[in-house]
Amino acid sequence: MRADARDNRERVLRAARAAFAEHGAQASLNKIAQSAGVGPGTLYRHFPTLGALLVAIIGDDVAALCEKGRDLLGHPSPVEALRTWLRAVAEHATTMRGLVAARMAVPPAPDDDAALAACHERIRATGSALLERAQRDGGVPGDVEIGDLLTLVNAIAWVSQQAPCDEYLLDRLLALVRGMEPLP
Amino acid sequence: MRADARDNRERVLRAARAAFAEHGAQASLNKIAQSAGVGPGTLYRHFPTLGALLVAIIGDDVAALCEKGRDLLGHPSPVEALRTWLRAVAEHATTMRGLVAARMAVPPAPDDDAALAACHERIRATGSALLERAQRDGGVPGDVEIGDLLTLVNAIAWVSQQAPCDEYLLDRLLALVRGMEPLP
DNA sequence: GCTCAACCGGAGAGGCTCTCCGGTTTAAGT
DNA sequence: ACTTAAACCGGAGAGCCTCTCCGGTTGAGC
Repeated sequence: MRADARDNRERVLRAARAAFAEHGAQASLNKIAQSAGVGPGTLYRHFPTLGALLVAIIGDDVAALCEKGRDLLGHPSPVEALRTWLRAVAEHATTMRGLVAARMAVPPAPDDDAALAACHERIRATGSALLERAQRDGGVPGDVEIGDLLTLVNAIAWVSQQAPCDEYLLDRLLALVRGMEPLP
Repeated sequence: MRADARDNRERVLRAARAAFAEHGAQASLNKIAQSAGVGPGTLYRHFPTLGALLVAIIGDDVAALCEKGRDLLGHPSPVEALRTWLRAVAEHATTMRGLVAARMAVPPAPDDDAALAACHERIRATGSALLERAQRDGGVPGDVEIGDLLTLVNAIAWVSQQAPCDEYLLDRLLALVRGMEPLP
């Protein structure tokens, strides 16, 4: 990739991060391009879809969540480890005004963005390890599926951003999930 | 209201119902007006916002849900009654490609649509009666709040519509909620 | 039948997404 | 260092969209 191209790409990413954080999915790609100092054509060449742009932004976050998950595999309480990690996933999914949660909630269709599918798979693999460990420990019912659990956590994260004034909503809703009951 | 005005209003509602069912929130109000055979101005005069249009469409459904809730207050098992009703709420919220769930998920802001707030309040009152009965019966923990429960149910309904090919997702996610465990 | 308030709908402003293509710049090869 | 071809840039513009305004029309009451 040419140096000027990489430069533009990064300027777009910076502008997009700011715009998504402020306006969520309603952010105008036009204005992102403008505030990045490039033309619309340049933006669309680098990121053909809004999804591609988002995945490029959160790629590092996904890696961080996976690493945190790996660390938690060494936690003395498997159930506590799973809970902590799901809380972190939910917390991250609330960024960008719930745009991340909306995009990550369900497995992508086969013809969808490949990078998005990769993010999904990495999160799923990490969660699967944590869940199975918690299930072997007996603290979580065996019929719980990691895909469903992640979907539910993302749904909760999404809806929490719909009522931005209620800052404890996320935790209250998570507490309504089986296996995430508040500790006595 | 003049006869022609009422006529137009109902034609718009019919067209909107069809368009929302097909395209959800991405439905074009322009095309709704066109397929109803009226101009954009007419549509916007009757329904200034997308929310107003949606509330007008689902008004009857909300009444039906409340009536079903009242009937279920006579059910022999309070817990079963609550479960059945929440399942019905979720089922209804998945209509219009999740648009209903998205609009009903969290309490409306004070400056929001008055009709929407009324819908919210009616649903909440019905659910509250069912929940308190189930809590008195001892089948549901006392710390559960009806507002949170409805928000969670709507979030589940919304996310279920994000993966339209997985028809059992709604039930699997509901089963992950405390108090909605599958019966043995 | 007359009147006038209520209503209609199209024109149009302004914004958005996304594409296309002529001009420019960079990196590689000599 | 110079040439060259491929890669890249960005603006113009087509075709959507939302929402408003206003001149012409229609229906309800007298």
